[in-house]
Amino acid sequence: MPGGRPRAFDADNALDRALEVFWRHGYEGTSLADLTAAMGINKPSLYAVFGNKEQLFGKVLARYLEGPGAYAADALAAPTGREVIERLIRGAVDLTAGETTPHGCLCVNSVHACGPDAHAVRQDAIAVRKAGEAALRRRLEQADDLPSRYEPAALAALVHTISDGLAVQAAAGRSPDELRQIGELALCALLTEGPHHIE
Amino acid sequence: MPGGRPRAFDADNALDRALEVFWRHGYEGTSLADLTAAMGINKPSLYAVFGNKEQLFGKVLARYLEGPGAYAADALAAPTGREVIERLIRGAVDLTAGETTPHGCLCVNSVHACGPDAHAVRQDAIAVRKAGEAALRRRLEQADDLPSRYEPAALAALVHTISDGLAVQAAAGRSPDELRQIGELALCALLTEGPHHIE
DNA sequence: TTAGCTATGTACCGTTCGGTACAAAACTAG
DNA sequence: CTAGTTTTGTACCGAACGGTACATAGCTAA
Repeated sequence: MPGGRPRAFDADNALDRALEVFWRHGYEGTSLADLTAAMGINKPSLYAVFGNKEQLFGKVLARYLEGPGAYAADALAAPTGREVIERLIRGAVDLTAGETTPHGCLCVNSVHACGPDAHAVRQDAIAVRKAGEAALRRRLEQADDLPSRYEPAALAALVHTISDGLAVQAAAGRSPDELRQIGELALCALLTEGPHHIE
Repeated sequence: MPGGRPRAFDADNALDRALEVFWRHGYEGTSLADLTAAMGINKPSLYAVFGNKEQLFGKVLARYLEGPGAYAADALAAPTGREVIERLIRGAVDLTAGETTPHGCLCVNSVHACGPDAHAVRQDAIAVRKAGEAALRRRLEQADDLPSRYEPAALAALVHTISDGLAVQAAAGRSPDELRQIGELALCALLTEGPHHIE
């Protein structure tokens, strides 16, 4: 029934290419010319399939969360609170310092896209971040193995903050090895029990 | 001897206006029109006094470091290692969540300016960051009051990372109060001694 | 083959970008 | 007043931006 000329590219594959470019160069640093070149299509095709640049970024962000960023949601399924946090921090290191992927985190990058056209994109990224932290807080509320000095909400915010810091460090060019050391040290600081009373 | 028409604006004041705009909207998110409007001058005056956009940003970055960012260098003069770190973290919170200043950190923002024209600016920001962390490391090497699990270089990197995370949180709209709580909790995690052996 | 549909490639739109040429304006030195 | 110097305002430059009109190519259904 539909007929018509068949599409000459794979939409999912093109979306992955767009993800790569947005991740590496940021929302505002990526032009439509960059996108079409990387995706191997022309502008009319891009608009027909993905909408405008802003809408395309929305789809890229969703794909980022269910692809490279899926470690975060997966980590919440770990059996103990400590393991949840360990997997989050180590996952952040692996994601942001990956050898084959751009350094840094697409979501953290997007928070810093402050141009006049990027307002909606920024709000999207912030919403995603809020939702992620809320999920972590709910998970930590059900853990009983964490150092007693922590309130779940505050600990979730701190873990989120450290994860953000790792993304910045990666974006600033810190080597994967160094980043891994920082992550491990952060875990050590986070998960060490406070001083026991002697005797 | 020189003569000539007198300048109709104060260069230092104009630089502060430029700092405000760059801080709030980022390097790439700020246009020359934004700058001239905020500084109250026209483009030829801007170019005559500050050079092009990239050179202007360099001067803005220097002013940022010796103005709002001076807390970081000052903190190194604190008497103990713990106080150095406390002042750094609390200073980062105050800087990035200031009521009268833009949220976030100009230097962290600039690391995420990934457009084609922003390469030099990004390298400037990274150089500043490296120098700051090196100074912190040297200071921590001379402290003897820090938890024994820390190597100075690793601790300096972790403090830097947490400071970056706070800047991201501020840029993402976290309230000053929440940010303060996160900072205090980070200090608690960083500076708490490891478990003592019981008896 | 033909009609109808969708995707493709090209060529273009108006706007905004960073940057500059140029003349009028405002000062100092003589 | 005049000559020389520097800043100011305006008007403009070529390039790149996001986005689109339009004709053609390539398919399906009859």
